[in-house]
Amino acid sequence: MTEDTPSRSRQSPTSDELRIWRGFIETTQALNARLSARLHEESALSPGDYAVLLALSEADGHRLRSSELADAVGWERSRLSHHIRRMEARDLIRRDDCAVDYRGAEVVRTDEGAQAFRSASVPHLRAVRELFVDALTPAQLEQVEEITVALRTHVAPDR
Amino acid sequence: MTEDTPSRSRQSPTSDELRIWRGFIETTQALNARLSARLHEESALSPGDYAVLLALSEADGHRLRSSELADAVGWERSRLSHHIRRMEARDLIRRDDCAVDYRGAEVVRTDEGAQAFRSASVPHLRAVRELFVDALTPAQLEQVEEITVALRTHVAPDR
DNA sequence: CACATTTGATTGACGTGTCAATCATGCTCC
DNA sequence: GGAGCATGATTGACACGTCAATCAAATGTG
Repeated sequence: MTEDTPSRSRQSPTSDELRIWRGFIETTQALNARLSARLHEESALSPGDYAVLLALSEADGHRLRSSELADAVGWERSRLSHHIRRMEARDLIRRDDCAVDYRGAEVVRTDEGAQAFRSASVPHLRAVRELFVDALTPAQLEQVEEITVALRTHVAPDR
Repeated sequence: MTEDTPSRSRQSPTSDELRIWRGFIETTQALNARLSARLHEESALSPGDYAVLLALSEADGHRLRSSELADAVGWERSRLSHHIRRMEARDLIRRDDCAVDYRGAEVVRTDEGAQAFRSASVPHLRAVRELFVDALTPAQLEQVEEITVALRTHVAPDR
């Protein structure tokens, strides 16, 4: 791929592009893994637990319909359903029947859930700062934003 | 950093930093999900299968000791062991006893595995180009490299 | 050589994720 | 109002991942 076809018609990445790509996924996966590990050490919450509790914390009355919660965390329904069941067993959330639509349930943060989220939040945010923000210069942080926007607009539309 | 403490002593990211962070993980996760989906549609291989077959393809004689393979794909031993068992059941790889050390096994790519990797490879690389490379300008690609290097050197050392 | 320790790898238990099937309530239209 | 479809959500089966425990071969030390 050093000097192949008119460059617009190539299908595979060049070896440079591929090296950058590999570095990119490996790094993001490692970063994710490190943050999950820290979260787990410091709070006994999984990333999933944290995401659910974060969404509930930002919601009105700390409660959401299942489908709204699924949208908020960006999960499929069934994934949320499984996770919610496990979290309910640990008293982090509770499911109330929804008065306006008896098909639906409302997911409510319990006091234990609120407490767990609060104690997880500070160390987690510190970890985000240490492992992500502090690794980059302010200019690089801006570049990250532009890059993620470019990727998202390019990835999301299709499907 | 709007006007808090001497800026070096802050612990949590600012809201700008947090917004960038959220965008970053959500985007990388979405990108991963899209690529996994494409891989699965086009080849019946999971990302794990692909990683293992890629490592074996790059190895001398298309065979590696379990521990070398684990290093190559960056997995824990037990994760590899589980995955290898599933892949062996589908005839994608085979485990040979290792002549020089009877504790260890050698993981060998089967013909079916080689074939599956080859047919997966082209569409996968095309997807990488479409979803990642083509979304970014050449300058942004270089920035990605600098950023991943910065993150990796900052993340890896500690553990 | 016998014993303990280290090392390569596997196993089991359990949390997590996906997909397809299912179930129950709500809705529409005759 | 009842048949049929749409919608909100759950379930079951199975793939994947982590952790701690285990196992067997290799190595070191008296």
